[in-house]
Amino acid sequence: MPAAQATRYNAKVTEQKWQQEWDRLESFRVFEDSALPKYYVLEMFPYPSGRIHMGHVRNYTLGDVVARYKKAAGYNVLHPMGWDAFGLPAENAAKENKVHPAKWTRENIAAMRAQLKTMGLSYDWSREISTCEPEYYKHEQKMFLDLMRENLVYRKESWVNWDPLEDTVLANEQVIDGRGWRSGALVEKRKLSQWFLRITDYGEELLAALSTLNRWPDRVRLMQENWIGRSEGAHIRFDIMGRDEKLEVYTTRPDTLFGASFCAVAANHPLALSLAEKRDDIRDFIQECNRSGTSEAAIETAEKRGIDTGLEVRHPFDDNKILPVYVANFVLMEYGTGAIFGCPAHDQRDLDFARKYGLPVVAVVAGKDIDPETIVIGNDAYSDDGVLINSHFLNGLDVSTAKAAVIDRLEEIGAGSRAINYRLRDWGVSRQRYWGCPIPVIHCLSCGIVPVPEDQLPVELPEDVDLSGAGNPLDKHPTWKQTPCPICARPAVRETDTFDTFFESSWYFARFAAPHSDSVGFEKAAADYWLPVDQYIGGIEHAVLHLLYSRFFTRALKQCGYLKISEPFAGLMTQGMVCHRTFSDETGRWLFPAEVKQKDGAWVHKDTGQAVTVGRTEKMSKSKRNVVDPETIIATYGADTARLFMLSDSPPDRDLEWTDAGVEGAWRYVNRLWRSVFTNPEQFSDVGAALPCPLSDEARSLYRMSHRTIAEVSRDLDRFHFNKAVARVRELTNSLDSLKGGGPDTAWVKRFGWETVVQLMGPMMPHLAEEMWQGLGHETLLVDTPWPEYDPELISEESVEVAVQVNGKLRAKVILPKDCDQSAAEKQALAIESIQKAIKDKTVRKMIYVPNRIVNVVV
RNA sequence: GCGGGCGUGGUGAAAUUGGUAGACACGCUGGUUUUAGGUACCAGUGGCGCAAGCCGUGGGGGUUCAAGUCCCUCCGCCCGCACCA
Repeated sequence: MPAAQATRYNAKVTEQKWQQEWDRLESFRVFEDSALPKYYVLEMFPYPSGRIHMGHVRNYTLGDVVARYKKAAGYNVLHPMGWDAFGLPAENAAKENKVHPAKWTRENIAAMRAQLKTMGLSYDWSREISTCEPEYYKHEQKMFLDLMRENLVYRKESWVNWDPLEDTVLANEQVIDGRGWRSGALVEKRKLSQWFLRITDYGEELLAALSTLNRWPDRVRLMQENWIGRSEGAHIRFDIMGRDEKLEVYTTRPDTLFGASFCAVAANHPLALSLAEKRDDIRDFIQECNRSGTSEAAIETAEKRGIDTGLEVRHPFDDNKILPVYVANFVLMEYGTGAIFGCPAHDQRDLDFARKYGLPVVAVVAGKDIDPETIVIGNDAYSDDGVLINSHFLNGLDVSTAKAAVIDRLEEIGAGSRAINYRLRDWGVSRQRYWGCPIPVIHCLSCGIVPVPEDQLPVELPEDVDLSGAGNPLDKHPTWKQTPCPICARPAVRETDTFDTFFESSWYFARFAAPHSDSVGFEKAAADYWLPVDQYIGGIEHAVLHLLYSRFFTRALKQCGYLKISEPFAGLMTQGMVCHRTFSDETGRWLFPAEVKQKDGAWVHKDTGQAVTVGRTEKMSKSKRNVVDPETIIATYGADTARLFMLSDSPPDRDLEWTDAGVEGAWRYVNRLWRSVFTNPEQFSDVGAALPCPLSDEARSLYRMSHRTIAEVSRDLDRFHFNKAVARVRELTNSLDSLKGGGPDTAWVKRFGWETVVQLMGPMMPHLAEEMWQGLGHETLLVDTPWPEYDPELISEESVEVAVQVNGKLRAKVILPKDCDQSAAEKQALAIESIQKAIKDKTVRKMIYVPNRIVNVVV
């Protein structure tokens, strides 16, 4: 190219050129190859909302750097992309715009795919999947039938979280602060017949295996641990006076049994429900509890309330001790047995309740150094460790010994047993929605619930539905649900609920690995080759929901014989959010960043010139309008600039503030790199020329630095320290730019240095790197070029700068040969004038020498 | 309330096992080139001080020859869970 033609990089033309070239040569198409080590890198697939946002750009940039780096490093890299395509927004769009969810979704996918392609991501697009296509969900229906066979599925009439705005059920994990995770509506309790997956069967294993996930963030593992919420305690069965019935409670504090002063059951406990038939006050109370449910108001006031049922139970160790039974609003039906014994002295909730209803408060645990005679329980329960008192055979024992003693005695008399309990509850997967995967079962009046025979799969969603109004559209469909019973052939109806969309995302990683099977099930060899995912990348918001479901589902699929692994994601990286300043005008209306500009240091509205209030930096969101459209950025600066900015300043797990200045900085660097190669190509020696000998000092130092940079960047990329990798490459760039001289040694080292820069930057700025690689005279593609190796001999410095301290204070620096011996180092240090000055007339008591680092003179 | 994390220049951030605090950038200041703006290039940039030097990693205390890093304590911010018996 004529050198004078351009001094500025044309990102648009160049990026398209290389995208087409990679496409044409199928550079990222992969196949199973047992001769190569495999590496599966996956970013959490997007919901096809219609446009990509900066969070996507960050997520996919991170994944692409890993994928390209691993490919260059010699791995057979699987890097796929697809669409989490079922979900409520499509139905809402259908209601608002009179467009079918399928059409809306497919058009969104096409638009987003086109946007992603401008980013130059190294996906194997031949493996693209979309979860709303029968081609995908037919497998899921087959899996459900297999899960039924393995007894991992059951149907239960149960109290569910009902989102009144979405008209559907929510899983426990989808209720945040008593509100629907998507709609924000206050969640109500309703009783419905629902399909459940037995995730609790795997509770213990899901918990135990967390310790094996050593490439997951501790934070995520801890969140899952808390979510599973294992506790150890006991079940205790109380005899109900005058009835041939027992009341079973769960407790983690069996040691406090002698302090019990009442029992309480949840509003929806069978005992409460049966009493409600005769007692209006209990019935009203139950209804009230169900209304308030888990709402914020109920929790905030947290007033403990209850109704005395009139029933009484006998203390298992003391026939003379009779406890009243209450229905109480603070007892949860979903946890433990839905019933408790209350020990007010050692549980705050029980104490609040006891004070309100005038129940006895008996201390049975005394803290160390406290005289049991003087214990007074005021308004604070004592829940710490201590010594048992007022407790017959337990007196004098510590809490943990007492727990064991109580359980042993309960087991002896048949009144209870050791028990482990989990906070985790089974996963309700039924949703009363149209745009989801149909649950493949049929309800027959004579045969009951009948699985759809496998040869009738998939059960496809009907296209002609009425989405207006409330309720489940499939249920309202005139004909779809009518079908003969597969067993008796009499008229029957299909299940009209669809799966929770987390069902689709719980196994999509396996589908990517084995996309070729078109019947049902997996092509097992391919799945076994690629799985598990070596590096999974996505937002922290999925720390519990998606990641826990996927871990369970993988185990369930293993049990069904689909997979041989238990953990789907060997490595996990959770990226931070992309943030931006917020702007608002005088009326408090939010403004887009594109609507404001800086004038004389102040922010004003672009058109009106009116002053603009700059608010705090927050996650980019439509509601605050603090969004920057990736498409605009890529059109203006190119994908490489956007990618570089995403990687430069912050580590991946931290939040990243998008700033115009930062993008400009990245853009300037892109141009600087381009010019370094294209403005005067004659500065380089020929491709493949031999290393001239000897190198001048300056050239040799730069040659060594290039090797050192390869070592450092490789290590940084291995650890996902992308910001540091960028910094190291920029350092090398700076040194290359300031390298003077024009001899053959300089030309050779310049070529070596720039090729190193290009190769190291390849994963981060792939288009520019490919362009420069070609510009340096290479005829093969950079994406097919192995990662550069460094010479270990060359990466260590020949001499090092060592700090010289006096009494720990830095007083001088001295250049010493690397690994200089102690006496020589000390001698040189003491010879320094400023050191002598600092020592003055004091005696040197000792000297500390850390080779290549420090000499400390202690006086 | 319970559990966890974080606090380093004007800003984003670096800093192996405790061993030269602030790499690399952004911004800013001064200068050079350009018809001009932008670009590019050169120099400077933790604070105080003319300087020698002193002070500096949220505050206070401790261990150590040496502390951003370890220990104690207080303050502030963030995240997760939340009537889980």
